[in-house]
Amino acid sequence: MDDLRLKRQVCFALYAASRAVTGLYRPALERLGLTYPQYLVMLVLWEHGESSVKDLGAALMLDSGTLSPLLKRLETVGYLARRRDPADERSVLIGLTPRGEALRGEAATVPTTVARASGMAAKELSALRDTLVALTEAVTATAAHQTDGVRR
Amino acid sequence: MDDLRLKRQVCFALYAASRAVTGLYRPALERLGLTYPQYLVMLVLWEHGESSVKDLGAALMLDSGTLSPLLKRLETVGYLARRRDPADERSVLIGLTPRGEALRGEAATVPTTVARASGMAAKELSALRDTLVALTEAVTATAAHQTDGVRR
DNA sequence: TCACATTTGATTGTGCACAACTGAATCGTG
DNA sequence: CACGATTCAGTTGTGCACAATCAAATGTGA
Repeated sequence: MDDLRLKRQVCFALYAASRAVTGLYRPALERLGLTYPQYLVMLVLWEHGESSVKDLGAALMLDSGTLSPLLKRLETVGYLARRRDPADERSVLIGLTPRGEALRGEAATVPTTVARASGMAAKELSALRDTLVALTEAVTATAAHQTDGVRR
Repeated sequence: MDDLRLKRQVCFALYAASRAVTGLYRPALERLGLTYPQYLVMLVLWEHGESSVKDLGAALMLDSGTLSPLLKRLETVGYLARRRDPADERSVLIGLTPRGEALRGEAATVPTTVARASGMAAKELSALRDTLVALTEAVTATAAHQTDGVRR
């Protein structure tokens, strides 16, 4: 018989922690006019420059159903520009406008501000991050394997 | 200057892991006719029995804006019943129907099935859970402290 | 080359999250 | 008791997530 007590569930701990930490970002990001997923998109673009919707989706594990309207909103407020890839007309390239690029400076202090508010040491946080990345990789590998198994 | 690289962000690791693990639950929960947040509500009710919306919200860190429509859906499919608290007419008590209670047996194998699919050892998972709980507590304490500070 | 499969991004529909607000019930203080 | 403040659940509006589907562009093999 399995243990169904809420406090024993790793899944709930993850779900609760993710929402709590996102909430910690909210006030800082509100000042930048960004939601949390929008901020993640900006992180990718600041780091890698112009990217296809596909590449953004791969980096953030999001599909076009989530990204398309999100990118449209960021385009409307003037942080992004989109253009077709001349080499492959199926692909759409998302780039930063000057305003979007300029936002990077304002965002620079966000991570350490939040990290400090988290009440955990930097070493502890990076250990946690590594564990979470390993978990995510294990889980996505399992999920991919399962769907493969079903299909074959 | 802060590090804005995506892979360095604990927040993204949390966000990605939470969604990946939720996705691992999805096929199992689909067989029970539950979404992941609906499953969490059922966990609380199986463990504590009839509870007010307020108590469900406290346990899951969700407000009535999320819970009200979710509970209405679970009531519609016949897992829950709601009644006013005779001792306090503001409060609504959510209880399990026989069908909702019976679902517990079918859900019993879900956690270990998912844990196995996660590819992590039980000891590692419980250590991760404890770290996440500590992080959530630290973050919510900070958030509460901040809003207190603003109000005063 | 041509028929067919695959890739890419967009759209539609459902169900959370969360802020802001509403109305009813209850509480607290004078 | 009275009455303003608070609590509680619900509603509205916005923005994700994600499944399912679509159309256009591209790839592939006979």
